[in-house]
Amino acid sequence: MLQTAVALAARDGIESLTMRKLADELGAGAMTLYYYVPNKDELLDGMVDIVFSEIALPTTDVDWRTAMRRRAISTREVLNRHRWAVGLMDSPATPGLASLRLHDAVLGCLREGGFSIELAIQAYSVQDAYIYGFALQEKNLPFESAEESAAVAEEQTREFAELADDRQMGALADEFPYLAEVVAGHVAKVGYDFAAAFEYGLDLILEALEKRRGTA
Amino acid sequence: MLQTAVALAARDGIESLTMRKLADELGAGAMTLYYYVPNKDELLDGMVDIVFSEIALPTTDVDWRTAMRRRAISTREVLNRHRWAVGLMDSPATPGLASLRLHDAVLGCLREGGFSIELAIQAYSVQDAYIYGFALQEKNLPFESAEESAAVAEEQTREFAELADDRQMGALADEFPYLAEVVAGHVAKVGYDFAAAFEYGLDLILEALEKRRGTA
DNA sequence: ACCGTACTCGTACGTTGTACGATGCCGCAA
DNA sequence: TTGCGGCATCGTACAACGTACGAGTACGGT
Repeated sequence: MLQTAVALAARDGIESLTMRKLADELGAGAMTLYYYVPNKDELLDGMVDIVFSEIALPTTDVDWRTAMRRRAISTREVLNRHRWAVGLMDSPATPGLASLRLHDAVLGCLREGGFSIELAIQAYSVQDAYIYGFALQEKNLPFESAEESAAVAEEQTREFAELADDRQMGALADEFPYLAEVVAGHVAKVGYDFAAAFEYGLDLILEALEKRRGTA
Repeated sequence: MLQTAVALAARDGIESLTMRKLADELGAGAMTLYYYVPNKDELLDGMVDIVFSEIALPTTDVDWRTAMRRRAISTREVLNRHRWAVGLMDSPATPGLASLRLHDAVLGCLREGGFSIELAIQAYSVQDAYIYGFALQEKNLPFESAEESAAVAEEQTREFAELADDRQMGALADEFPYLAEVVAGHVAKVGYDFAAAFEYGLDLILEALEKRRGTA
């Protein structure tokens, strides 16, 4: 049932995931669901834990940095596959089993990697904030794959220009010169590789953490 | 009207912000709202832009690092004041005026600070991912002020132990030793200062960015 | 006196989550 | 065989939601 719900969310979007639709998909009456789940929120919780279970656990057979790097990249992949889950992964109330397992593994990886408890918490916090924040940015992107990126970028640029016209603010560049510089001069030309951008920031953070390992 | 909507969201939570309730609060009929706003989503967009307008714009009279530091801290404050807005700030469709202004100011601050276009984009992305990700973590916290933190932490610990009992997994420490170490050994004892944790990670990122400024 | 425009709202419809109670099903004791 | 208690299913109903539709009021200009 949870699996079906996740599949439905992936297919039609989370906002159109309805108790009735899910029941239909399962060939059951709508109320049948409530025998297995007390309410829709708990259903969401269950779905979230499935997402957690898809994230690759960090292993201890490599150094902490590559382990953390892998799980970060895995997390981004999974969150990109289930964009609806971004923003629901952090309800501290009644965390699922997969969630607990992952948290424990990450913490273990950091502790065994030589971080003190305090530093491990900080390191975890920084990484997760970055990962989830990045996923949040990607969440509402108007495209799914990297290939569509360029096409959409062009359209964005055109809409941006129209916006400027709408407001009769004359040249867009006058009001928001730096924004114009980026939109017209760079993004539209080069496109944007989110995976690369993610790893750039990730490595930046991991390197900075490595330097703090041992202190405090 | 937007102001009232924001106030209502702050008071009763965003999920209970209803067209009818908002209209009542304004002493108007429900349908009156639709004269000023085409639908609820656009109302949300308007509310989000109000939130953007509360973020302090970075200035160019100080070095880029302190300017970015200030706007990051301001953003966290604002996002903490309007937790409902986290997760809605990044709809790239029809950004509001305040949003454009902020983006332009940040970009300008980085460009004038000596970042190339490519690096400025990366730097912006890393910072915002971290800021919004951190805000996301704070969003569903069961308490508002730092004072409640300690009390809730105790309760969390107790619930955690109960959870372990529920699942008959014997000692929690057996299954999730590192998690137990953190929950029992550190958080419950020291509590957790989110503002300090935020600034720790923020400075870590800013320092790493400074070192990359100039390259590429 | 007339009209266009700005604004307000009562009613109504479709969709949602879910409370309630009636079913059918099945293994087991009398 | 009969009955009974749990497990599992679902039809109906209701309140709350977003909002389409169209009628209402007020008013400034002609």
